[in-house]
Amino acid sequence: MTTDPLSRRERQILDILYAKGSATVAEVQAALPDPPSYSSVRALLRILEDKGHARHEPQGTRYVYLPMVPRENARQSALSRIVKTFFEGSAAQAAAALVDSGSLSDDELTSLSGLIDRARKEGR
Amino acid sequence: MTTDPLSRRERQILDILYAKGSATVAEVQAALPDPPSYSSVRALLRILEDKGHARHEPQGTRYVYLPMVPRENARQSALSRIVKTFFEGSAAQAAAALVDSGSLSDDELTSLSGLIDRARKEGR
DNA sequence: TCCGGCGTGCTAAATATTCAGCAGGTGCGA
DNA sequence: TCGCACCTGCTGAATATTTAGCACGCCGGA
Repeated sequence: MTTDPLSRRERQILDILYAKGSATVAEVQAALPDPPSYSSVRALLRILEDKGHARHEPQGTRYVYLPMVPRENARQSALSRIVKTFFEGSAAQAAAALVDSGSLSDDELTSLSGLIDRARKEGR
Repeated sequence: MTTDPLSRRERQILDILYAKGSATVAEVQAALPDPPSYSSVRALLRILEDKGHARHEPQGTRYVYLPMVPRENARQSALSRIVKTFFEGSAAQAAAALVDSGSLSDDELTSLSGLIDRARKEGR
């Protein structure tokens, strides 16, 4: 199940794993707001593993933690949550808000435009 | 502060308020997954009020709850969180993912395209 | 009028979350 | 080789969250 009710810290930590791709305990701790002790972070990570949201691999002498569900999937479900909650289910409105935010460069705008043209052709 | 560490239920409820615009206790309860008792929902709503995230207005004989920070702001900060967490800070990538999701109609694609053209002119 | 349904305020208990500590083990430089 | 720094596994306790209950008031229909 990808639709879990994660706790506050669990979500924060999972977000860090997604943002960084992977992270050691120390990195997670550093990235957390109001960082708790090293032990605490490890405990939380263990819980995330139990729930099936993360896994760890040995990297040299220590562990590196990674998200279980691929970033691609997580992206889509995060987006669809936002779309449903804040944009009345309209992905178009959400896309418009991103474009309007003004943070896209000229090149980005151009390539997005191309993407749209392609989508229009395929959609037919 | 708009960047609060809301608890799981608090977030769920606030999301409902944003999705619906406003809601009575009963509506919130109905929209919650694993709905707890009426009393519990009211307690949570009271906490959200204490924290400054929601307010209530009398509507006839009962209360209607509304979010405190305007939906517009909440949208932007929700989007920017997603962009930072899942798209390496690139709003363009996020917009592309929305377009690629295939949920946009032909008309929507066209109007989005227009929006981009305008942004490109202004950005110059 | 009086009763039942439905709403509120407030509170305390059950449960979940979050946290830090202790007891090793391992590698590396002095 | 010894000691230090750093990592892990595990556990119980502090804290926050989540829950339900009780007491009361208001309104409409029988």
